[in-house]
Amino acid sequence: MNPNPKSPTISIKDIARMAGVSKTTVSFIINGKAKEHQISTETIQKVQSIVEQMQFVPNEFARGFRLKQTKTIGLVVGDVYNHFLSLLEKTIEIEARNQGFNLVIASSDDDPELESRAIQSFLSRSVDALILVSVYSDNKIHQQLNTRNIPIIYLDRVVTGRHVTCVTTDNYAGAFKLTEQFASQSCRHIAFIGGRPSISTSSERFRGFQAALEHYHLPYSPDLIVHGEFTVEAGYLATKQLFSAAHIYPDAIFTASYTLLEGLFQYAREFNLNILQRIKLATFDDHPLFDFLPFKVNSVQQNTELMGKTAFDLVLQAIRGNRNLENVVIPPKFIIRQS
Amino acid sequence: MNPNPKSPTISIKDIARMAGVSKTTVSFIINGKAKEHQISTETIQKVQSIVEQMQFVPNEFARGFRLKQTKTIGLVVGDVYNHFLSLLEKTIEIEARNQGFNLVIASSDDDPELESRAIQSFLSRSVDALILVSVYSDNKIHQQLNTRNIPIIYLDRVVTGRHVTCVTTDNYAGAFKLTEQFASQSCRHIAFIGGRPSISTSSERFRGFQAALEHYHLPYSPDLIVHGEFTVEAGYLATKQLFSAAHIYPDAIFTASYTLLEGLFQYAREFNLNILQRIKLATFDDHPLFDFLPFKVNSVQQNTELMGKTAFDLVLQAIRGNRNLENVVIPPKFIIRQS
DNA sequence: TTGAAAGCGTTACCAC
DNA sequence: GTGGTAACGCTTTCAA
Repeated sequence: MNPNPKSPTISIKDIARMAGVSKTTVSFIINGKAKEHQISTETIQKVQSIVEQMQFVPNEFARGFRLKQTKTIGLVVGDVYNHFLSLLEKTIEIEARNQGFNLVIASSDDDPELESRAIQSFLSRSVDALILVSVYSDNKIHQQLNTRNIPIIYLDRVVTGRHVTCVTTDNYAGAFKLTEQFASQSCRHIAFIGGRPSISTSSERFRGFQAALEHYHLPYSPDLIVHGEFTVEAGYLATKQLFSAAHIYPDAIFTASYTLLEGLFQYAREFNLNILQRIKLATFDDHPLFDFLPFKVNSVQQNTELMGKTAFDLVLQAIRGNRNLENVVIPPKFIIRQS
Repeated sequence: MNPNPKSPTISIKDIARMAGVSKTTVSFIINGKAKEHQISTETIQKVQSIVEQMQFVPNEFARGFRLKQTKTIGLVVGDVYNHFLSLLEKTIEIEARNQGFNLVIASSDDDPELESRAIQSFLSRSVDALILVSVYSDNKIHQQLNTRNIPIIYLDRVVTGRHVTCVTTDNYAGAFKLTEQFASQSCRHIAFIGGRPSISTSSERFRGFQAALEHYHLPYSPDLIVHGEFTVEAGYLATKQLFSAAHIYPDAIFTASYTLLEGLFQYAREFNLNILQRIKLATFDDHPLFDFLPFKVNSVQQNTELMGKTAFDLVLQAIRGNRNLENVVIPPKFIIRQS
């Protein structure tokens, strides 16, 4: 780093002056419109050699300003503490980069206020589109903030409203299948630990869970249903509640996210680790380390690659003006570690 | 989303016209320079009510263009697959947001080419500063790319060069301590699985490891040292090599990152899970699930919060013109699960 | 085949 | 106290 912070940045104007041609000409050449404007080969050569020599890189920022597109998209996620969201974010970032976009991120911790602020910040910086793992269940706030009508794609969680586009995992099916698995293991008292009920990933998973109970004629005990947040702490507290307040002792527990399961583990370690030996476990979200735990956890692994790619693909289409995009539901993968 | 993508965005000019005052005046009021320029209360009121009513939000993008600062910083990390880097990224993002900055990210997968491209992309979009978890061991390439002399803070890994500023964990001490722990457990044949040797986090950890061996008069067997990449695959292969090629059977293994340890686990599962019962394990990077594994892993947890905050703090200082920043070395936390 | 000029939305300098 | 005007670096339209 030079101790002297100032440093002259060269521009098209400079190149033009050095080459003895106009800014327009240089601009044409740089943007590959030389042929189109039938610019002479020698001019092209001359300009290009100077560009080369000066290591000139056009100021994308100024260009974006002029073109009203920043080649940047904004992503708001809940919390990358969950491995699933890390991977999702990474996929999107790679996809974006491959298409010449930059990704700017914000984590909301599922706080509506933080989410709104992040969106506002992105919008005021003119991102070309937004991908939201939103904590809101409808798009009212987003419509209100989004005065410039920038494309929004909802990811992971369903958000209702007119003309919304969502990319989600088939949460209902995933939860059904996992619960079904419990049924086939002759479990009868299955507990459910969910996240915030207003979020579709929680409610849909609960719906799938309930449907499976019903289908297999298993008892439904409100005592064994706990809802909270999608956090480790909430998972801990929910487990505590399950084992202190419930009249029935569960023989299986379904957690609606990785974080909730980790919370359950924490409680188990602290108070009574061997509950985990007796109780069957299933969860949404997978983690590589599950393979090495002493208790077998069945899980639903969301297809982060496909989700990320699909979402970005829709973003691209939306940017190109196509606003009639269909929702996409992506099938998850089941990882059965005990059957 | 409105089916009609166009939507007029209002500007200071419009506000000025509506209020019957000049753009200058509006600008002053919006930027809180009303008092400074002694603008009359009624003008302020009038302008403010229109701003309110129109929900006018100044175009940060245009402002950034004019001011030559985007209030955006770029972060390049290796791979958020490692929980540690996820957390680091999150801390930085939050810190950035609190200070009114946006964070744009790219993952390089420790590919020099990808890293260079990401940096170039960020630079051409005029980020105000860069935070790099770089795969390069000196800053030559960065200096070359960084023609505008934008502040760069190196994170996690030491990069050499003139006037570089690095924020790192005390890798030497961490590795020494972990190895020391092995010594106190009467291990004698300690294996080391490292990442890319040119990266300081690998070499420093190796140095600490070696120093501890020496200090405790433990044998050093080249057979038990394997270097590769900081990836799960590399960890897998390294473990394989350890157990197929080595003449000595290790009684302890030190992995230089979470990913390497996961690779070791994979190998163990595939071929001979019970090696893990007999062999003591220690690793850099912690993961919450380590607490629930059947084999006890000692670990060094890097202080992501402090690292992220420190790095961002230095960024802020650098942006303000202070280019004489000291390197910061942050002590890690030891998590001893078996002693 | 090349160039001049206007304009994007904002800020800053200098008049009035 | 308020307003005109130029400028940031780029693209684009139109003219030559």
